[in-house]
Amino acid sequence: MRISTRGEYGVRAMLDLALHGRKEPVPLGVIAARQDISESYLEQLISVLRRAGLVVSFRGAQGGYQLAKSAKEITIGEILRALEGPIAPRKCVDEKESSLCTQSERCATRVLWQKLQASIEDVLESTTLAWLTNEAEKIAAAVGEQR
Amino acid sequence: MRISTRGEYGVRAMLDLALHGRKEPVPLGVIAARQDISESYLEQLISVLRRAGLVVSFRGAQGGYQLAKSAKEITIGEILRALEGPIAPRKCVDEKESSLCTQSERCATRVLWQKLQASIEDVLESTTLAWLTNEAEKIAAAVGEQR
DNA sequence: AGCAATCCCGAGTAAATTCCTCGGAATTGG
DNA sequence: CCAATTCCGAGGAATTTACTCGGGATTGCT
Repeated sequence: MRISTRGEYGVRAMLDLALHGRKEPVPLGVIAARQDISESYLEQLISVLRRAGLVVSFRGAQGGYQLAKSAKEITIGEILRALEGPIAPRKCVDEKESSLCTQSERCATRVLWQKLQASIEDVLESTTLAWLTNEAEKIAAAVGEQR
Repeated sequence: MRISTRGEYGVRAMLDLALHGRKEPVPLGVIAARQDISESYLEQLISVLRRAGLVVSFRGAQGGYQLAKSAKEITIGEILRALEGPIAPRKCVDEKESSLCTQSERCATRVLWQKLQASIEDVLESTTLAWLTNEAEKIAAAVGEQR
């Protein structure tokens, strides 16, 4: 029940863009450095995000990346689905893979996985990048106060 | 966001015991055959479940396995935790691994993972093996009717 | 007592997946 | 034109997953 670094890095990169890419595009190297992620690895991930329509890129000098839509229109679910594939705890509850159950007992566990999937999707689809941005700003403000 | 075959097999084995092991212990070979799982692999998994106190074993001829407590006292969460380790979408929200966040942005994603974890745990801890057994029986009954 | 059924244990291994690197081509602002 | 930057695909190291195997320890049954 783990999400991989692909998902983690992707979410962090998107958060970085939400926080720092409002005016000008942010080059990959800057995101990678700020988030402490290998640049060449992140490159792969962000290109997936681009093909999924979540970020837009600007090539050439002064280029970089920006969010493709406003942070409140991007859900965490979209990001994770793009990078990690369908949010299904087991293949058998993934739409594309639905091979029928041969046995009632196996079918029952399928109902279990569907229940779990529904709950995960509920959180992931209802949580937006804007919410995450807001959390980050709250934390940053609290840290500032403390000093 | 997948659970592995360890978890799937473990849950199916427990369900098998709940359904077929009420009177006499069920030998490993029978579970493995009925659930279509490699016997030597399942052996490893069930020994983990035994050490976790979820099943009891009887050695020697006529031996086998039974649930260690009633199905309604066993949660799916317990089974999965035994076999797959802590239910934490990322290491950083696992109690034992709590290395502090160095950066507010990373901290914010942590809040996200905690939110997700809470929702997963909620489902897994509130769903018992008895519920699953009941699902299996409902499905079996429906199939019977159909004929 | 002896045998067959069964659990118990640990080492080893093949395959899959994850994480990451690298080299070079294409684009574009200054 | 050049430096900054994205774009792309091949490949490889490390880790995890899924599974096999051999042999020892128990125990009910006859």
